[in-house]
Amino acid sequence: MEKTFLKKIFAQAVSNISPDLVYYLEFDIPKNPDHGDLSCNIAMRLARVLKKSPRDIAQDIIGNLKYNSDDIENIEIAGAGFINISFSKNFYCKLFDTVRLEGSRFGKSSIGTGKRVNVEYVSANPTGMLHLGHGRNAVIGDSISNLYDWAGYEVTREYYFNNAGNQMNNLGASIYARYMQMTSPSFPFPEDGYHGDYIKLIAGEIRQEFGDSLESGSDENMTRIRKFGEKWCFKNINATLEKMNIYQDEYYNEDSLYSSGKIDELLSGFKSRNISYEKDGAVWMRLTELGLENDRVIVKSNGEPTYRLPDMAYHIEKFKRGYDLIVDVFGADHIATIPDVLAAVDFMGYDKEKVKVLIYQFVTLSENGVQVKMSKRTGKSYTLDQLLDELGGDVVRFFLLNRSISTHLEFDLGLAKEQSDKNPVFYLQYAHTRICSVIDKANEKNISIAEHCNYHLLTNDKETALIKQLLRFPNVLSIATEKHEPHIVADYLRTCASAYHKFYQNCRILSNDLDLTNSRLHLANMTKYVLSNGLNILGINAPLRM
RNA sequence: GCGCCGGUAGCUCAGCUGGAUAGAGCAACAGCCUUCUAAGCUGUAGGCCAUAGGUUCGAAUCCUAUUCGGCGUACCA
Repeated sequence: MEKTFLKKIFAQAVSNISPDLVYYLEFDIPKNPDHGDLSCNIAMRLARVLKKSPRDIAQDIIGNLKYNSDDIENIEIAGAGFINISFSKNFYCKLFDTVRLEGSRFGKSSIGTGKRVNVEYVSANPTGMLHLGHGRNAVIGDSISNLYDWAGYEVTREYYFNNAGNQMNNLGASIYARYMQMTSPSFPFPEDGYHGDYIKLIAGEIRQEFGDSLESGSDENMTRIRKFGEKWCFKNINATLEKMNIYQDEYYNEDSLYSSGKIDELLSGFKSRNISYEKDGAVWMRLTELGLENDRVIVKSNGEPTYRLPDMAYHIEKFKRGYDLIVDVFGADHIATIPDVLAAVDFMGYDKEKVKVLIYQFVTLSENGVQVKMSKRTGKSYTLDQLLDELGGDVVRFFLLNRSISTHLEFDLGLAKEQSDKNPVFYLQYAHTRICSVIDKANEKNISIAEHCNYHLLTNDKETALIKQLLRFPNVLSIATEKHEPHIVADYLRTCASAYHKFYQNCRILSNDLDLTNSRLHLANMTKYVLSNGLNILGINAPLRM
């Protein structure tokens, strides 16, 4: 906001020196507050081009600047040739006053208006319970969807799953084995079966509902068991997601790609264009011709496609459904498939630049510095569901979102369990609560927030600092969206909450000075919007009371 | 071997489209509650940004090499 304001003024001055140098114009927020509100390094960047000393160039530029001294308090040359700009408190108050009118819509943008984005996340097959890694996937996908929503896009939140094939048979066989073991304990368990305790739960429920009537293991019975298991798992997965406030729009079944003939269609397309060939009884794709390292099998010699083929068909389907942007949220273990899919998409004539694949790194769980095993075999294992029951959705979501997606995430169970000031989630929520509380108090005293705001009264350092933070919000959202990094929002909210707490500490909001009270209420109210909007994007509740 | 991600305070991590004295949370230490929620605020301490070279006026940030850790590298998904 302030940047665009400055850019106009500076562009004028720089183009007076030479029009084609405006390109070099950039503003940064200096780390050190002594260096002003914004700082410009153009003089140093131009030193070589103009063959003059940076400080001379800076002097030149400043000489050409035309600005209102009510807005800009000070412009000075510092260090090697930085131009540091300090705005007046009044300037910030004025900006605040315009932004204040946006109210709860503050932060929304329209850059995505008319564009459709598909965000695919979770996408766990119905063969088990979600674990913490799925949780990371889910909250990243959900928050990124929210960010796109705020940027004005029409968002489809999609879940891709496969309820056919080997792993489902395996699920059925595993449940059947546990079911049988209930009456004949020595019944063999499939070698690569699913070992989790939930299989026993499912088997128990089946025995309760069907008694021993499924023991024959006939095809019909196995289907019934498998379907029961699938339903059970999906119900479970959705219940878990619900605890994190995640609701998706589309459930896309991989199997439908087969039944609708999409797979065959793609396959014959590949064949007719000679990008695939047969070798050793399998169908290979000439990925080396598309610039990749190796050719890959797309149909195994037993006639079953590998995972690559439906992945390709699925992405092409997404294109055909008319999305302007296709976002996939994948764990680091799925990285291998991406180049293949993109190559196929590209080969089939679609713009692969529209596909953004977000790879998040793994999650580990630790308590007091000791890693907690999440494997299904050990006694102490955590499913996402258990974690949610123990910690609540807000805490789990915050911890999973508070890290950059490209970095390995260590989930500190000890800190997460902490229901006190140590837990960083509560810091944000508490700031929101405090604001609500003050506004309630004001209402009790029959002070309601007036339409008009005497913004020029907000000149305490803590007030200005808070205003500056609030003004950053739209920009923070756009950066977070662009980089696909929800943690940027979480980070920002912390500094924002901190600015509010400091303001609260130093400035009494409710006083006998009605004008000042009103102005401060406006500031508090705006902070409330920013906090609740930001928390909302992260899928975390903004409580009225704690 | 090759590919991707990472190595920053005691711990967990920001900062990485190059900028001025490297930040936060937790842990440690010292303060602040007759006044709007102390789940808050204020202060102290803590660092050869994995290592070595290079590019530059300037490098945690870019390049090269080395090293350590995670994940891949299937006719598993």
